[in-house]
Amino acid sequence: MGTREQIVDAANRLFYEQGYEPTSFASIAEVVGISRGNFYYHFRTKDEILEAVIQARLASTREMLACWHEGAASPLERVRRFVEIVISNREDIENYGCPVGTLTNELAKLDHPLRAQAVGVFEIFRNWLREQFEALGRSADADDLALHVLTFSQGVATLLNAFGDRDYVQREVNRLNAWLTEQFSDTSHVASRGP
Amino acid sequence: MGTREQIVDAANRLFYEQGYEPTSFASIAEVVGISRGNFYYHFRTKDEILEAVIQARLASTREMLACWHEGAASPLERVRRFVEIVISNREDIENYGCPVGTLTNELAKLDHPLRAQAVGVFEIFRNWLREQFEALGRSADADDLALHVLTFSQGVATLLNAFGDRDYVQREVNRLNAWLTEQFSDTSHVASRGP
DNA sequence: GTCTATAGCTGGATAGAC
DNA sequence: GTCTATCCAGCTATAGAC
Repeated sequence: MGTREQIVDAANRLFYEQGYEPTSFASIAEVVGISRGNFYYHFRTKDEILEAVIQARLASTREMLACWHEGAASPLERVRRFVEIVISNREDIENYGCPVGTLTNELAKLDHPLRAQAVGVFEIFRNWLREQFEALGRSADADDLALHVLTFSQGVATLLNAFGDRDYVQREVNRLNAWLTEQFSDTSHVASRGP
Repeated sequence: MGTREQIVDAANRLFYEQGYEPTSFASIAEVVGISRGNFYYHFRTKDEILEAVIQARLASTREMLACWHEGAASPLERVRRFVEIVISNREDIENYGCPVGTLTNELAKLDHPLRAQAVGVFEIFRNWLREQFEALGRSADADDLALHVLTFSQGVATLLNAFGDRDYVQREVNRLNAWLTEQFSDTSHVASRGP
């Protein structure tokens, strides 16, 4: 892996774990194992690193969703798979929150020019969810349903980060799965209630 | 208003708008109109200001909820009033997100010792909501319902901050109000659908 | 209580040797 | 491409005059 790629990888992780502003060149350089000066051969400013990190996240998100298309059978199962993210990524979310929501908010507070690009990751999820609901025959309110599922994921991520309560997460996942079942009269999945 | 109180007020606002880490003593001093040096008569460290800010938020939250008890008639109306916060605070949320969720997450990423105290604001809302649901006869799952309403508020706040879409907020508020109606067979409120 | 002055450090960013 | 050395601005925090 090239140095530039290593820098983007390390920055991606550190921006998530510590936040963009508190992450210094020194800490990224330490992880990668290069000197601070060497940075400026690959990136001229800190913002350029952020832009590369966002581009990497956009690409990996698209890739992940494309993978799901090959893996999961029906649109409804794909949506359920998205819902399960809060469980499969439980530990990271407990410690650092959602990578998408926390970055967009930090950039909002900083009034950062790359804020809109960071929101792009949300838009990828939103459009992908909308497509699933359209495939389920709900073209009229597909975007509304997509935003509702995103609302769930952001709410759960924030409260999991605050309280660290796994049972709560499972209850909310069950609740949303029950809602999905209700919306589409799906009998292939039975949401188990209670912890 | 005393200088110390003015400092806490200004810090409270700036920590919300810019975040804790990016807010410098200089910017707080500029707002209050005092010199940087004068700070250290009132607070020894930046963390001490944060602690005072959190204490102030705990107090003002308790005060607000106490006010609602006098104002709103029924427990259900009080819950609906909480739900409406995302509308009445729309502009701030659009620009800076939820003051509670964004601070707890920032402190989580910083691994800050005051993280638990900041979560205390969430706990006040959680306990208060739980009490309302208990008063509505749902003592068995009152805490679960309380967390669900909190999940809604955090999800909506994060996505309103990202997308800035007011119609989306109204749709989600309508959806949660319909859910409340369904839960308690309430006929005093009719959720209007659509924009 | 409030000020000025300043210490001591760390941040992002640059210059130039190799 | 990578390094060391360095600049300068900004930060938290302190000392001491008023």
